[in-house]
Amino acid sequence: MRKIDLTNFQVATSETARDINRRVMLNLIRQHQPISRADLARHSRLQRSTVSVIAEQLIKERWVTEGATGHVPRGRRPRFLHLNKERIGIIGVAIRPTQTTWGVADLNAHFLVQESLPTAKDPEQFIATLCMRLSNLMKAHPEISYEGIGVSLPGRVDLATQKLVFAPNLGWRDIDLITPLEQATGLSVELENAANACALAEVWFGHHAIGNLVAVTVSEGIGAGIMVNGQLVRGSSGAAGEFGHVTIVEGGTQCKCGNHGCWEMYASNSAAVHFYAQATAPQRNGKPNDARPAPTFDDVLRLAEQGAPKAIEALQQMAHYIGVGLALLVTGLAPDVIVIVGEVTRAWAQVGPIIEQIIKERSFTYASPRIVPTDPASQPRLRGTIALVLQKHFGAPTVA
Amino acid sequence: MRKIDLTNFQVATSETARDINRRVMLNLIRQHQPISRADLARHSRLQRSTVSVIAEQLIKERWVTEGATGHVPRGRRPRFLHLNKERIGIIGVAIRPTQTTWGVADLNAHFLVQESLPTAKDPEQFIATLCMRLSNLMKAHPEISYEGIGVSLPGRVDLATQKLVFAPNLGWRDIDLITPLEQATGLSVELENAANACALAEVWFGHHAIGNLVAVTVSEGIGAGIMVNGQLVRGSSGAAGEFGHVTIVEGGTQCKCGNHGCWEMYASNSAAVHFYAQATAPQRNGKPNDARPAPTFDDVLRLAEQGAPKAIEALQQMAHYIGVGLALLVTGLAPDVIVIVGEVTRAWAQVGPIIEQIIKERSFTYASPRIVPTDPASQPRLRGTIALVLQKHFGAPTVA
DNA sequence: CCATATAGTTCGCCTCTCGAATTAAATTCA
DNA sequence: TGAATTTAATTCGAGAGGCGAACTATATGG
Repeated sequence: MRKIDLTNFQVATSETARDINRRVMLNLIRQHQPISRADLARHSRLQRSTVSVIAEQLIKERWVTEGATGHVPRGRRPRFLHLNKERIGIIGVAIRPTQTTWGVADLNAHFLVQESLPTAKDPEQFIATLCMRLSNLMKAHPEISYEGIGVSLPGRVDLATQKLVFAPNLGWRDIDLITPLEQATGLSVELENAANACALAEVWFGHHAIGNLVAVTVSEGIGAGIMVNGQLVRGSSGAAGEFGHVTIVEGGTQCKCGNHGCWEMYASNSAAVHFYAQATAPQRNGKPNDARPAPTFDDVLRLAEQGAPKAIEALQQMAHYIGVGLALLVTGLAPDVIVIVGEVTRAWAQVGPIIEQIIKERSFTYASPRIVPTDPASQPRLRGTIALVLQKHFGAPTVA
Repeated sequence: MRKIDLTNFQVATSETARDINRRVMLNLIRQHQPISRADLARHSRLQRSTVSVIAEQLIKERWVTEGATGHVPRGRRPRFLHLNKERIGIIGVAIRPTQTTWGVADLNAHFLVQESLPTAKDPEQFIATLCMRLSNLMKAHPEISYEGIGVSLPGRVDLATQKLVFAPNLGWRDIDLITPLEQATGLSVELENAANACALAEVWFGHHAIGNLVAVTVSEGIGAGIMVNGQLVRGSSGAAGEFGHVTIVEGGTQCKCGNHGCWEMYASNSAAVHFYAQATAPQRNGKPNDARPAPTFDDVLRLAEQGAPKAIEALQQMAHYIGVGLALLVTGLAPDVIVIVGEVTRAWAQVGPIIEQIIKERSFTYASPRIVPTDPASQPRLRGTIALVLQKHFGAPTVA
C-alpha cells in the first residue's frame, strides 16, 4: 500500500479506467503474444466486449496487429493479436567510459540497427556528434515511427532537473543531455543511471516475474540499481544506489570519493587488477608504477582462464568482497534476485560459488535470493534504455 | 513508474474512478480539515459537482461530518467538512518485549483509551489474555464502530502467510496472531514489524510530506523500517529491513544471529550497557558477571544525564556506531528523512551531533537527509498500528 | 444437416466525471 | 432598502467506459 502524495497527485477522469485497462491489455499481449481476444478476456477478467473495444483501439493506434488465425478443437477460430514489431522503434543510447553504443529496437527490445562511437572527454562536442549520428540514423530509416529515446550513463541524474549531476568515470559534471538530444531528434528523452537501467532491463526483459531485485554493475566502479515493489529506488533527488561507496573495510584504502574502504575499492575490476599487481610484485608493496604496461582487468580474466594461480587468486579476492557487499544488500533489502553485470561474469565458474558462499555465511535472511550473472552479450545497459521508454506506455498508470 | 505485476493485477471497472477520487478526497479532508467543498474542488481539480457527490457519499458512510459554516469575505458561506472523529475507532496493539500496550484511536490517531499488560513468555496464553482484554474493551465502548486492528511486534511477519515467523526478543516463533484476534473481535487484523510500523507512523502522522524515509528503532536490538516511493520495503516474503544484522565490524563480537560484528552488537542499548560495563570494570576485560546487579540502559542514560564521564563515553561510542550504520543507509538509499526511535533519543543533545558528524564524514550523497529523533511520548510503535488500518481506506488504490 | 462449442460483436444499462445552468446566501454600493 | 456582485453548492444532461445478455460467425462431430 502506498500513501497518496498530496503535493503531486492525479485524480481519475472518465478516461482513467480505459487507460488502466489499456495498459493491462498491452502487457498481457506482450507476455502471451500471440493471443486471442477471448484469452485476453480470460486472463484479465474483463468482458469480451470490453476487450474487443480496447483491441480495436490498440490496432488503430498501431501498437498491436492482428496476425494469423489460431486453432481450437471446436468452434470459431481465434484471431491472434501481437505487438506491432514493424511500426514502432525506440532509440537506446548507452554511454560507457570508453565506448558509447546506440541503436533502434522494436517493442520486443530486438535491435534492428546498432552503432557505436568512442566516448570523448569533452561532453559538449561529444553530445553534438551523438546528436548528428542519431539524427542521421533516423533519416536512414524513415519507415519507422520513433517513440522516444532512452539514455543510460555511469553517473547520477538529478530527479528534478533531469540533468547529469556527476559521472566520475567520464569526468562529466552538470551536463544537460536532454535538451540537445530532444532538439536534434524531436523525441522525448529519458535519462537514467546505468545500474538502474540494468535493473530495469532485467525486470522488463528478464524471465523473472519479480518486484524486488538488485542489479549490481561491476566495472571500474560498482553501482547498484535497486527495484522495490516493481519500482526503481531513486531516493532523495535521485541519489540512491551508491552502495559502491559504502564502507566495508574500516580504515581501508582511500577512494576517489574521499572516504576510506569503499566497496568498490575492493570488489571492482580495478580492485582485482590491483590485487593481481600486488601479488605479482610483492616486493614493491602496492606501488603499481612500473615500466611495463599495467595489466588490465581483461588480462587478469584471460590469465585466470589460462589457469594462472595469481590471477585466479585476485579474482577470488574480488569475489570475496563482492560477496561481502552483497550480503549487506541481502540482509537489508531481501531481494528475490540479484543480477551481476560486468566482465567478471565471464569467470562465473570461479567467482560465483565464492560469492554465494559468502552471502550464505554473512547474510541474515529467511529466504536467500538467486544470484544471477548476466550474459555481457545481452547488453543490459543498452536494453535498459529501451525499458526506460517502454515504461511510459507499458508501466502501471499513475493514479492518485 | 511501476511495472504491472501480471501475476496479481487489478483491472478497472466503472467504479474505479470513484474509488480513486474518494481516496483523494479523504486525504485532502484529512490534511486540510476543516475544508469546504469548493476548496476541495480547487485542491483536487475535480468539478465541484463531483466533489459534492463524493462528499455526500462520505457523509452518508459517516467517514466525514459537516461542521460549522466558514467565513469568506464575500458570498455564500462554505460548509466545512472534517473527518468524523466520533464514529470510527481503530484498535492498535504494540507488543514489546516487556510490555504490551493497546488502545482505541480515532481517525486522527488520538487515543481515547489506552491499556497495557506485561508481555508473557508463553505466546498462546498471552494471546488468549490479550483477546479477552480487547473484547472487553470493545464491549465497554459499544458506541464506537471499529474499523480494524493493527498490531506491531519486534519480529518478522511472513508476507504470504501473515504469521509471525520469529521474534528473537520475545522468544516467539511461528505464531498465528491473526486468527485468534479476528475470532475474538470480529475485526480484520493487520500485523507488522515494529520498525516498519514506526516508519508508517512517521509518514502518516509526522509533519513531513515524504516518500523516502528510514525509521530506525534502537532498543535491545536495531530494526530498520524503510519507506521507498511512499511504500514499505518488505522484500522477499517480508524479510527486508534487517539492517541491524549487517556486518559493520569485520570479525567483531558474535551476535545471537550467528554472525560477527552485526550493527546491533555496537549500536543498540545493550551495546551501550556493555561499553559502560567494560569501562567501569576494565580489569575484568569484558566479563560482565558480577555480584552487583548489572546496570540497565536506563541507568546509563541517567548517569550520563548526571554527568558521569564513563556513561557519557559509553553513549558516545554507541552514537558513533549508530552513525556508522546510518551512513551506510544514507549512501545506499538516500532517504529524505531518518527518524530515530528509542530511549537513546533522551540523550539526543549528546548523541545527535556525533551521529550527524559521522554520517557527514562517511556517507557519499548529494543531498544529506534530516536526522530526526522521535519523542518517546508519541509512542511511534503504537501510532504506526493505527496507520496500518488507516492505510486500507486512505492509501492509494490498488490498480493495474 | 443439425447440435454443440468457441470467438467475436452489438446494444442497452449503469456508474462516473464534466461543465453549464441554476439556486443559495453572503457583501457592497447606490 | 434593493440591486449588483461574489462565492458556495446543487442540478441535470452529455459523453466515456465497463457490464452482461443476446446475437452473429465459424468451427467440429455425429
